[in-house]
Amino acid sequence: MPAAGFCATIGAPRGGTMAWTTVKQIDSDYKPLLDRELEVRGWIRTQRESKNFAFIELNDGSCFRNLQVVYDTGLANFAEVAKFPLGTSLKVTGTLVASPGAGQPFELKAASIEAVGLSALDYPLQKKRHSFEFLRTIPHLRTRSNTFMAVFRVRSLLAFALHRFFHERGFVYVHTPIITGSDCEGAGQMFRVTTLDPLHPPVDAEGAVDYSQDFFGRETSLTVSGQLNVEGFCLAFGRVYTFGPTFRAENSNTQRHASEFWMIEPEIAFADLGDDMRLAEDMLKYVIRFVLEQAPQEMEFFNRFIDTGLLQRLQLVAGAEFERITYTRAIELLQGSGQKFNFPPEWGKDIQTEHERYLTDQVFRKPVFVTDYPKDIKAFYMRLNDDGRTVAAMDLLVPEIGEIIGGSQREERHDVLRRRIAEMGLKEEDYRWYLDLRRFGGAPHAGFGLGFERAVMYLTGMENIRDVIPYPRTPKSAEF
RNA sequence: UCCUCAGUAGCUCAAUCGGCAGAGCGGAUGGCUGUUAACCAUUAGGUUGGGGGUUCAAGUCCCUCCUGAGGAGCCA
Repeated sequence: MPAAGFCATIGAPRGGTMAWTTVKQIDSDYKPLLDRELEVRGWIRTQRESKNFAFIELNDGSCFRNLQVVYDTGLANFAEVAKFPLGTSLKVTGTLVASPGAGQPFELKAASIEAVGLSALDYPLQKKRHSFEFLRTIPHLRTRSNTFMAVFRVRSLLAFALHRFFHERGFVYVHTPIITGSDCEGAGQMFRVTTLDPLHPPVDAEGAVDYSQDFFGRETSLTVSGQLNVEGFCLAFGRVYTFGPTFRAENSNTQRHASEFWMIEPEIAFADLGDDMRLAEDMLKYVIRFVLEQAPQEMEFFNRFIDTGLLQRLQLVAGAEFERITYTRAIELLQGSGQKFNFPPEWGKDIQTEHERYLTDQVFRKPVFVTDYPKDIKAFYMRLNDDGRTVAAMDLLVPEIGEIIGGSQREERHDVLRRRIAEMGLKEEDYRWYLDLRRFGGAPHAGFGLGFERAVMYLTGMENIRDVIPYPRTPKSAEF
């Protein structure tokens, strides 16, 4: 645990308009507050009592650190307070004093302790480590545990850092739609959005469901990506990004997939794939530094209890040049590795998880961009390279997590894009508006998608995406 | 969706070849003059995930369903 004063420091200490003091205010500079009368409000994390005195670890959410409250039989309600169950919310007044104990520099010597809301005796969080699996069954309460308080503060800071990064560089934040009428966004199975009666939907002459009678007068779904929409804004504002929820109805059961997740998708005009990669690299380094600086207590906690190499790895990455390697070279490297793979690497085939792992964990040990994939395994909108067989795509692979970013330079040539749409067996009329962007002053442009949760995982060392989303949605699981 | 493993007290787990269902933590009660997941003592707590089967006997073996985890595919 770092010394006092290292609670997340962004912004003013919370509590400026409050009638009481926050732990964060105390922690950020406790010395001027010594011997002062304070009121704090928060929840009992743990309690240790003896015959004549007792200790409460109080957490008020403003700060990772708990405030140790000391009280003794001088309190009229001493016996009652000593029986307050874990989780009880409290109002405490007292004097801030230097702590004689070793675990904390200061503590609050209580003059009065009042329960705001008593906790029931079956409060599920105990004074011991719980499995993440169990905590997933109580997402509404796991926020009161060290790990999840740290995860969700880092998640919040990371979102802020991303916004700040883009705004410092003149990007415009665009809210692309969540309900979409196009089923052609390219990526994956979509969730249908409808108000039709599931048992008796209207049918057309051929007996098919008649979506013209649906709420929007057509078939609609939840978005799987804001990219195509944001391109329209890119070719007006120049530098834009989206940051919002996306939905995939894929039956994926892994540590890295969720049915609802957040994505950041920047898009830059008059830019090529190299610009795109530089942006991605700058962005990741920026947010890593930001979070290390703003959440030292949380990051120290992760480094100690979740992933021992975390801080060292992040500091290294924040300073290192990311590796860049073409797909073709990656395949050669994999083929020449002498490594046994379940799927032999072969040009024209996708790079498998085991291949990614080898590249990031064995060969480079840092983030690596893989570029210029065969056109047949990538999306229609990616710009065709001069060789006619690869496209200007890039994936950023990071150790432990795998793919964290996928991006490309977009095909800006109207005729080439039309041909690619036809080649991929797509219907041109579905993409008329998208093709318009190439007819009316098109320009080379590029962008990428960063999986927000994967970034949180990368920054915290957490291994399961379900543990970095407040209320995770995965196949067969949407209880809360 | 496929493969593998798992499900026993509130939590974390044990239970030998199929033979009396247990421990630690947490809870309750009592003790303890500075604790740090405090400590010491006493105590309550079970339809062994659901259903079916084999057997004198099933937590244990078989079938099936449900749930979870890990891996794969798909991707971010």
